[in-house]
Amino acid sequence: MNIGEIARRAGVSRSTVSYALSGKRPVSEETRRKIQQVVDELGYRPSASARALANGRTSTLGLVFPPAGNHYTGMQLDFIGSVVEAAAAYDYDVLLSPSGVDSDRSFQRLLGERRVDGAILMEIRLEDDRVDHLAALDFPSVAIGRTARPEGGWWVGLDHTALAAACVHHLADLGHRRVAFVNRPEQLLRAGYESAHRGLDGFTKAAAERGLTVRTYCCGDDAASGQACVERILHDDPATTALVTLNEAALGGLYRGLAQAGRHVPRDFSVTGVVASRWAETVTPQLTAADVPAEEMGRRAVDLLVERLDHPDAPPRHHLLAPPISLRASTGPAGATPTADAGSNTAALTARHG
Amino acid sequence: MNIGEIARRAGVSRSTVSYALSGKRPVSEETRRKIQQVVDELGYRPSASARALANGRTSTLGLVFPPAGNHYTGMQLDFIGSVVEAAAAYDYDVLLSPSGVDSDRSFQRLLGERRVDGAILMEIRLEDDRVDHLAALDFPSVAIGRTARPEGGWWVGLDHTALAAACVHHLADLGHRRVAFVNRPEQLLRAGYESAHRGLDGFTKAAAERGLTVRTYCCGDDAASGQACVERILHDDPATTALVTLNEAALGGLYRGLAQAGRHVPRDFSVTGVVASRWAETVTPQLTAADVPAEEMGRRAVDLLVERLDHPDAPPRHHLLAPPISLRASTGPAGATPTADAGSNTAALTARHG
DNA sequence: CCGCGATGTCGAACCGGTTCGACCAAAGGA
DNA sequence: TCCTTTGGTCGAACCGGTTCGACATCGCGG
Repeated sequence: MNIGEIARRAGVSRSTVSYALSGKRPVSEETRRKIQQVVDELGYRPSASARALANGRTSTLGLVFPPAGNHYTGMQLDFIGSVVEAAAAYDYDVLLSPSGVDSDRSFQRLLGERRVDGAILMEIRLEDDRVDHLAALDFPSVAIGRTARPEGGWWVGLDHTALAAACVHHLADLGHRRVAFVNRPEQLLRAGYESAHRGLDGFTKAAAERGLTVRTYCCGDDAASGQACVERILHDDPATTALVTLNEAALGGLYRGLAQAGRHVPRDFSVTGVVASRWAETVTPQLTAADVPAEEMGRRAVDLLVERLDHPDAPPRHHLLAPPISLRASTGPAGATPTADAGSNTAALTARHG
Repeated sequence: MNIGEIARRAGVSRSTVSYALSGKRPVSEETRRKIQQVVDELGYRPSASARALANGRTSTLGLVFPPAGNHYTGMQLDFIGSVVEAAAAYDYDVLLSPSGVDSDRSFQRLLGERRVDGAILMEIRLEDDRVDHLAALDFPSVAIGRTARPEGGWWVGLDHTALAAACVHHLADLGHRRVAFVNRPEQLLRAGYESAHRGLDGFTKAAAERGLTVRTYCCGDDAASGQACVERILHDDPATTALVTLNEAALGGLYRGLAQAGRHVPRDFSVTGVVASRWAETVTPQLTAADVPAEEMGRRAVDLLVERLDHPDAPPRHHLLAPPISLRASTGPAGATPTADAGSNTAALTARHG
């Protein structure tokens, strides 16, 4: 079932078969039909390895994401799915590689052994040796996120600074004065994850601008941590009336913590943040949030990477996305006190939606 | 940077380099050191394509899952992650392939072009042409789930029948008499998805056994559908006091629908089902459910596949998992009427946890 | 002292494609 | 009529590894 066998049965040479199938040189109609018939009969498909070896391209993209020691978030799932589908549309396969850093065995396999034509990097850190390494090698890649110095690179990112700031302004506009920030886990912040840093940054600056009293917290990527985090928040400052979170996986726990503390959302306490819409819609009341457009990011990353592969000398391109806040039902005007009657607040909220 | 270059610089033949690196024939200590030095100096790594072509193995596993038209579930995410990690431990890469059926272009690429050594199939249907096709070809693969005739195959599955039945018995033991079943979307049921069918089956039989009055529903994989589904349930039979769900993605919507209908969980209404623990813990009250052991399934699937690859003549093996129900906080005794005082129920629930 | 096996190395073939240069026949132009 | 295109096909080289058989060298036992 190799090309030689096809050639033999069709009574032509191997090169003719190759040309008939690729169309890179003219082949007579008669010969082409004969070859096609044999191919169909035997269900022949050229070996990917042999083809990759011969023309130096694997038709495979690498998708590099950190190992799951830290749980995956829902956003990553949507993202992976859209990358795979977008790649399939360009006739590329997707190889998954669980690599946090440059020196990972898995990363070395991708690059050193030339298993992929290009790579998409997830979970970018401000100082990211993977990005630096690939840039130094001029290896075609697209980062999902920006390092500290994104100039001249290929990436698609979310403007976490602006998004977190938008959340702050939304809350400040509603009259909240004491606001908490729930970040990703501390280890990720320390590792320099972009979203954690820029989000914190945007939050802090915007809060200062609006003269808010704030506290910031790191929180594990699970419901139990979210619940514990709310307890800490309300213990540290019981007068807190709102929070902003980047932590999708903790969201359910945050809600639970608030409920157990007797704070009703959004009457007594407002919650907002940066979360993919499908997760924002899962909680009750639905979360008013900047919707992370995971599918779009995946699609765009693939588009960019394919463009870079097709035009090796194309100038660097990027997309910085800043989706607007979707008003749902988890934020409302700051009440006088948590125990005050909040009927008017609810009315205002309803009006805003109408 | 190919093996010939290494050979030249080390002053030996290409085959000697190959043997020095693979250790498949003795090489003198001196020669080995010289070669290793050159390799380290140049950072040489053998090309995966060339190696794959030469020895007929790609060191890559295919992970076949249906395209995301229907949203991915959280369980799939955990699953993908664990497969990738387990495969990495065996020095295999993972290639993602979004294929619903046999004839998908993507599926043909994997198989026909021999991009992978073996495959793991997700989202099995009772009649699954992918499974049949691979079995006919004797292509090394492991299915996540059982077809209608799983005998003689390699698979790791969840005993959905038993799990759904366990949910029914749990509710019946608590005194519930009118119970609804919330299945995956109708299109998946019609397509013959195993979990949807076996789960429905187990539910129906167990309910009959216990003499329960039941209704079964299909529900889209998102929160809005879940909410709508609860509305239908309570409209069709307002006396319903519990539901069993297989639909992880709809869970948040189910809770919201119940809350909006004024049913308090677990006082007025019990919810249980088959859901991965991290999602069961996200909702409030936390869901009493049979925890889908997604990570374990992924790991075991890889173990099985690697075993099959290493021992082509090994007899078929499988794992049928049936995790116990984890008691959390979403089920309680059926009250006399939804409006009756339920203090004693809550007490009983608390006691049970203690 | 000779023959033998073990050790170390090499050249060549092979895996299954792609592609280049050459060749031949038929068609078109001067 | 002869020369040049053009269309169609072939053989051979190449991509970068692995592996087989052969061969030289050495130490050893008989």
